[in-house]
Amino acid sequence: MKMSKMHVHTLREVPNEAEIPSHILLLRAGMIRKLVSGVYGFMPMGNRILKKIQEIIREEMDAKGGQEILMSALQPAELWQESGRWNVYGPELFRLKDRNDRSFCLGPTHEEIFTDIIRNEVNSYRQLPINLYQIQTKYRDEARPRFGLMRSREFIMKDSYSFDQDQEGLDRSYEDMYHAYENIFTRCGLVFRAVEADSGAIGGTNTHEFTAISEHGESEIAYCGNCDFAATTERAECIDEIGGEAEVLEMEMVETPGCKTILQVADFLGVSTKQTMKALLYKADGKFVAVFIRGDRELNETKLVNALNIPEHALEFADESEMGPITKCVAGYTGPLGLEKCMILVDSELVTMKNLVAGANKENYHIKNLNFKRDFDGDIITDLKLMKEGDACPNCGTPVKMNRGIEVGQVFKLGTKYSESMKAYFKDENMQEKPIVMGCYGIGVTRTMAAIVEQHHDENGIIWPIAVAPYHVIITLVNINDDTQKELADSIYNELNKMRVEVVLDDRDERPGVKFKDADLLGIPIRITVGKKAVEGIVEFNERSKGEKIELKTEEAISMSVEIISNGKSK
RNA sequence: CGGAGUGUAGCGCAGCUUGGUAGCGCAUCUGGUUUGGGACCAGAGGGCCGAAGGUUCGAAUCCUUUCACUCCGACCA
Repeated sequence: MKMSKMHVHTLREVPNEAEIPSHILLLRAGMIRKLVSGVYGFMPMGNRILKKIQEIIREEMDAKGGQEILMSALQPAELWQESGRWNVYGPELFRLKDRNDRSFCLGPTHEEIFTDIIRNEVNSYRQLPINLYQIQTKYRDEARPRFGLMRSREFIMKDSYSFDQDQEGLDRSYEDMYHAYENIFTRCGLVFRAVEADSGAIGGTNTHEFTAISEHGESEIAYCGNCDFAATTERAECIDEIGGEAEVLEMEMVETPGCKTILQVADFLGVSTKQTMKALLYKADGKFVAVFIRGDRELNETKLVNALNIPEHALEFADESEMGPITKCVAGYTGPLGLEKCMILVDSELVTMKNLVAGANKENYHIKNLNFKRDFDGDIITDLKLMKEGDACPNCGTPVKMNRGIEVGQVFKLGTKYSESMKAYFKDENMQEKPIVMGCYGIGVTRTMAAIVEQHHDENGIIWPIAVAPYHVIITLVNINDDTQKELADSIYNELNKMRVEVVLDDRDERPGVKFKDADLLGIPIRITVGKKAVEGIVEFNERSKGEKIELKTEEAISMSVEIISNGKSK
């Protein structure tokens, strides 16, 4: 491709709307264009990258026996009503009506559609297992679209669904997909971790998220440097610190004037914040709930929702003015003693702690030397903490580390959730009718593109890994009016094209500086500069990921390009 | 949905406090000079100043309403 003919419009300045590197650089490089908030289009260069990523995904999915299909984005409400999600999914689902007032939605995910296809076409165990996938546009009406491709309302996703006879089959399918995902993200050049995750709204029992490490990621993960433990913080099970052998003291009410926060109380009484417990007040499905955890801890709302077995949106902060009169709690001084008409949850860590300090449910008073069972109890006692840096790894006890990351893929074991609600059954070899056991597996294709840029850029622009680069080589023709240079550049261009190298020739009537800046911004991995030394058949060879420029004979530059590209592809 | 901010040419911005009919840089087009890290000279085109209403002789500027966009939070794969 000749640059003079290509539709690429780069920007010199940072667009006002963009904040993080992937968003800024993709816009500046003219690879994406925004239509409205959270909706982007892909320009020629950007589209090529998307296709590269998709090709990698296809190869790895096919290698595991996946079969590609393509389903509609427009979905009838009936299927969602059948699965029960029409009423559960909430405002994130784009809903619309046709001219006859029938309800539809734009698919945010495709469990219903795939289950529907399979139940109509699969009757026998002989037809299983099946693994179907598609690469298709998804719609989610995000509360807050953000960071360009990172969280958008329209995005491209690879979603696949496995259908097995039994749990064992599902385990195999899951394992296959897990390995496929490792291959895919590795080939895309991402540094990532597969972490245990919470199963969230889609439902299911077992799930891993593939998280590309990035400071601009929206999820937080905890991992162990010593063993293979890695989990999202919302999922990570915490090891309780043991309270020690201190002598159990008599309970005592003490005046703590104006001490509303844990820090103030601990300070005032001269104890560690670890010696205190705090109350968090919620309304769960309309009922009041008090949660007690150690004063220095943070509550993990995902664990709370799971412990209460309620949908996530049914949990809200309690209004203290409303709650106070009913449960007898006092804002800033809430403790476990004397609470009424209120469910009490206690974090398991408090069980072994000795002589705790808590609010007295009386203005300006706290209670010292509270001990679990002797003085207070809970309706539910379980792990409700948010893991923090330095906590013990649940597998081996080593202090854990934390990272932020971008969730680029997720694998789920769905089990029979959808096959039962939607009646997707098969007959086994004993003529027994059984629900198909399902798994689902997603990759955010457009988000992966953003994640790659987050991990591969410098102050001058993007640095595409060979495997996903829109082109592999850019020939920078320094002076288009110099016939020697022009002829040499043309011949290299033709030669590389003949060898099926994806090459772009920058033959624009621009000054060299402009061409260099654009080449850097666009992130083409290899640059061959044809300048004054063209008369001697010498060109300059430069890898985008490295700084140095070397002078090479034309043939050497070509063969080195080919070598670097084939190395890059096989990685 | 709460909090903050911004809407003026394709992009980045000034003008608004103190109303007088819109400007700068980049980009675009024409001509010329230039050609190894975002050139220079001369000229040109492009905006009912987010929208609606109001105040006024007169509104980008003041007032009201509304819409959009961005950030923080809530929520979410």
